[in-house]
Amino acid sequence: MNLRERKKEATRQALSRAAVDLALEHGPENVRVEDIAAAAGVSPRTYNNYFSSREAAICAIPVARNRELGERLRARPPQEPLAEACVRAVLEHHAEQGSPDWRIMRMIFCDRGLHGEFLKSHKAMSQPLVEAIAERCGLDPERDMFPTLLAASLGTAVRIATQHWLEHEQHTGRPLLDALREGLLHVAPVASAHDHR
Amino acid sequence: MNLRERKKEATRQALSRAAVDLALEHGPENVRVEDIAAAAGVSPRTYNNYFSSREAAICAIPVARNRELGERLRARPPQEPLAEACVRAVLEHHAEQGSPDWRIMRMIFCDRGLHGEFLKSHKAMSQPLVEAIAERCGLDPERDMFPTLLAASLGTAVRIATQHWLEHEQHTGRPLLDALREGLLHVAPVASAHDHR
DNA sequence: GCTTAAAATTGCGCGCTGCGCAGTTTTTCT
DNA sequence: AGAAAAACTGCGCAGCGCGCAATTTTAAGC
Repeated sequence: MNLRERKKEATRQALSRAAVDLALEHGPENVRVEDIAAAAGVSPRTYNNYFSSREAAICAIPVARNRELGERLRARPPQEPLAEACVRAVLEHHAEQGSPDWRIMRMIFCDRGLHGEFLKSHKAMSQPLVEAIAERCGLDPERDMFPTLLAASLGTAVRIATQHWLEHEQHTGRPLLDALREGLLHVAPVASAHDHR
Repeated sequence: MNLRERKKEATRQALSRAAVDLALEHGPENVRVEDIAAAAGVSPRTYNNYFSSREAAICAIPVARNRELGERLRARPPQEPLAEACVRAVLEHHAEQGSPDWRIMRMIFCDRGLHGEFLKSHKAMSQPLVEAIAERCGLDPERDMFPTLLAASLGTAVRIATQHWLEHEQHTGRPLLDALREGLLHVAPVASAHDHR
């Protein structure tokens, strides 16, 4: 990796980190591009060379995390049924996320603008998982919609479970992971269709 | 309904209609709120009393359409299995949409900003369907995430199938409804879980 | 019908955003 | 070292979202 590319990635990280920190501290609405750029040590103009909107910088971190899901599915034993492999991969992924990540997700889910930006990146976010599913099933995602649909369904389960937990279950003391498991088990049958084992 | 409320609804309709027409004609990026307001015979300031963003006005029409899905599910015979009722309700709904509606959906799916706004309204869009599902199953959506999750899964199936069709199948001559049916059948098993018949 | 309160529309103004452009600085390649 | 490529920056502009206060339209009471 070039020095140029490393630097580019570094400023990208610095920008999204700064954006997240400032948003967590002052609330997403009270953060201007100028502040983020200053905190990351670059000019406001440079900020817009990396992110086209204020929300995009904040969402960049969780989006990047979700792009690790493909690797996690590939790490599951090959003889494991597809549905089980998917559920475990997603659950493991979220179990290993620290509390700072959850604070970010909470903020994103509670702010309408951030939530929209997060959903907007769904495609880029799930692409690695789509490819991992396709490979495991021996399918071509361009010919068969199944891998894309399964990945999207898993994402939907996580999203709805998280939302439901935030709005109705959080105060009951039930762990978020329980809600996630419930949601994932509901959509698991989608995977069973192409599971010829 | 008051005269006041009727007038309010009329301008709302006029605004979203004008927004859609202008966007279809000149492309979503080449429409300013000033133009929309002028086309609807209202001041630009009034526009922002109804819609908080340019995209919201365009998406208002399909969002309103999707809010009819609840009614359509209720219209299904009660003895019909939940999964089948859901699939048929959604398929009927889309089968009856005219080509102008599909032009709108196509535009929304192709424009990143519009697509984001559309996803952002998912909650408001699926709420009636959530309630219809909950009623049919005798569940409370605030206690059980299943109705919300099923409604979201159906929405995901429609979204992915449409996207897949637009990007990979459109040119093959396969009807969109076929792709929709395929997607819906994939997620139908989600419904079977709570189908005690 | 006339008056009064409530609600909707409008014009004005402000801060912020996203981006094109052109000039400067930094990195890469030979 | 020197030239080419890429990234950063300052400037400026058009557009947006919205608060505020004034005006017009609608609903309600007598």
